[in-house]
Amino acid sequence: MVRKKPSSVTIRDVARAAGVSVATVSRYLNRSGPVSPRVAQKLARVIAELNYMPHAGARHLASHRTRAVGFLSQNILGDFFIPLLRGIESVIGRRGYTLLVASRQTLLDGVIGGNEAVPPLGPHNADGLIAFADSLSDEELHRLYQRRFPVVLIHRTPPDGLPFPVVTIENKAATRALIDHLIEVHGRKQIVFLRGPANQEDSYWREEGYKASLQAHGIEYDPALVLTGGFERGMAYEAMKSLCTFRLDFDAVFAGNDDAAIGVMEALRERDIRIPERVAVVGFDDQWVSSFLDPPLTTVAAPTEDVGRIAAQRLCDWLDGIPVAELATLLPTRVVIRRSCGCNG
Amino acid sequence: MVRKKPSSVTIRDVARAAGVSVATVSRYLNRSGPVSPRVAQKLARVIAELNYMPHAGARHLASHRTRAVGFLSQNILGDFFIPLLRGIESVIGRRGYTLLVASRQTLLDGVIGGNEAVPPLGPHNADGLIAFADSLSDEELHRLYQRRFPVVLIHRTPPDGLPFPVVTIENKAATRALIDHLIEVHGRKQIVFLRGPANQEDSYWREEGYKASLQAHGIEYDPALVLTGGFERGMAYEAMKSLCTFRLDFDAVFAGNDDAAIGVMEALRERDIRIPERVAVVGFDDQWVSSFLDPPLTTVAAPTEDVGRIAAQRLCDWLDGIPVAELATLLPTRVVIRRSCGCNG
DNA sequence: TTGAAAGCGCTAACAG
DNA sequence: CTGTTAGCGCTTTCAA
Repeated sequence: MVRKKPSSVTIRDVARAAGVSVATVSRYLNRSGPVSPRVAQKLARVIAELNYMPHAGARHLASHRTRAVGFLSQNILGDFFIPLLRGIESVIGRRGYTLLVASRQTLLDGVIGGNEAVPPLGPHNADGLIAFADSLSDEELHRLYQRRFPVVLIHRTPPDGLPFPVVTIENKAATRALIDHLIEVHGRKQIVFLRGPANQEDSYWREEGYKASLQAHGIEYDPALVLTGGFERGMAYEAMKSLCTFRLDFDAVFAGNDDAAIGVMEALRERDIRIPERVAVVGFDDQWVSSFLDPPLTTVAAPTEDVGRIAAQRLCDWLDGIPVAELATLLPTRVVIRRSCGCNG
Repeated sequence: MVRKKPSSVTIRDVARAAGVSVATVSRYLNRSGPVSPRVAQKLARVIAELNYMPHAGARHLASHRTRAVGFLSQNILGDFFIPLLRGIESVIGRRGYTLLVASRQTLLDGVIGGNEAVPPLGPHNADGLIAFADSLSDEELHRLYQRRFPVVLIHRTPPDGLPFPVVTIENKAATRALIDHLIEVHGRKQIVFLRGPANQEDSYWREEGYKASLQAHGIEYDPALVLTGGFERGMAYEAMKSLCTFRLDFDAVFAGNDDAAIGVMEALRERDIRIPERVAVVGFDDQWVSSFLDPPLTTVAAPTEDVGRIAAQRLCDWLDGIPVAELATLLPTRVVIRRSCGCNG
């Protein structure tokens, strides 16, 4: 049985060169058992000389852990993900894990071996998963739960009966306060709302907040003012642009998030509609560029980096056998008033 | 020898349930050999029923490939990385690979098992690497080269003699044109330059472009006008702020990149220095928010998403045994005139 | 404190 | 087209 012998240094080479058994080398590498100082010293030298690197796959196979965690999202568009990834990556790295990133959009396009049985991220190539918003269906979550696979959900709550840890942000109350501001302080009444992706909870709760505010002020809900902006600049731009072609009797836009707000501003500017004099524009997230927009954007500050950090902590705790502090974490948000709503003159 | 038998479905279970050998199952899974339609059909059903998922580690061990590629950077700060990652991820996913992301900043902070021999990314847990800018030292590149480990470099050229594929962008000529514009069109002469991280080539070439322009116009190079902005908003803000405390005789700032330009604008605004009337500000990258800044930023458009896409293509080609189209790819950039330089009134 | 040895789940010769 | 089987490199009992 001839087989191309991969010419790399294995644990056996190290053991031989150091005059010990592979078990000892393994113990040394993993600090999983006693090793005499003399042997340890020798091993350190030999490993350096040989430039030895353990084979990750072999470790995974033998130990049943990968020391990797996955991050899953429908897509990775927009600035939103930068603080999120930074938050995740910072704790994941510190705790000795590697981060795997996958977006489902790509996966659907792609071939992936044409085999449904080989998922990009999941048991067997990661020890756990952080899943953003609607990246995992209820059914997929059920399957993962059956396998007892560690998953932490962010910006989404699990189906009933699945006690996955969750990190979400307060959407409804903040949106309510934001729209209240538009109505009460600036007297706006025809407020366009650009909702996000259909299956996203953020989208749902922001719409609830929007409706609640209208209702509280006795403003009738006009379905024609509610469009789909997709939480994304391009789609928001198109939505606003087409709205403007047949109707201009609105005096404010809640863009759904800041990314979309930028698209909205672009569309309005093209038609020379002045912000905020003629139309007020507000967003959600408070991305770090939002204060630099022209005019600076009134929005809701969401602690996105914290979401990432906390989710990663929950997951690492779980994986490391530390009791997870809270099953559900709801992070507070707050309205940030700048100029796009009409404040500050 | 009692061992906690991981209760998961293996290829053997599938083989048994389908009444075939594991080899057949493997061939089916990998399309690595003929399988009769009948068997294939049965296998498909059995795999679904059993909810079977192959063990990635075992595959890696047996096949010597991981189907994963790593992305390495010093940090993941700023919007710059969004298009880059999107570009990379899109082709990587389509070609059946998984993306691993690691930043060295985290790694240095972290413990990583306290063992230098266990790298986060490299041979044995990825088939190849895309390394951004200064994330890999010359020496590390030499070691990887010795191991014949596939690496594609972006925004950095390899040390002499290491024929790694490279994707970079044109920095010097574009910077030169940008500064020329400031001088020739707007008559600016005291131009502050905020350089990036010390070991980054982008930083070096942009400085060269800056110098070349000054020299061509007979303006003396004033080292006191050259600060370190770190290609990053916060550092740029601090640098400008402190400069302003003891000297205000400059009439323009080349921020190094757009991220830094935002920090610069912030610092100038705090001192009520009008942009562009009193001080022109220009950047580099043309991040997608740059056109929304106040005033819209004059900058250099860099095809960041293309860089990611092309680098990923090169790497996947290499890994898949397809000859790499070009060893070195230099992508063009171009000046984008907006208002922060003083144009358009 | 150490070593021997049994797998972990899969791939890939090779023979049929 | 299919089955048999020898590892891949490592971890982890267990006995010494």
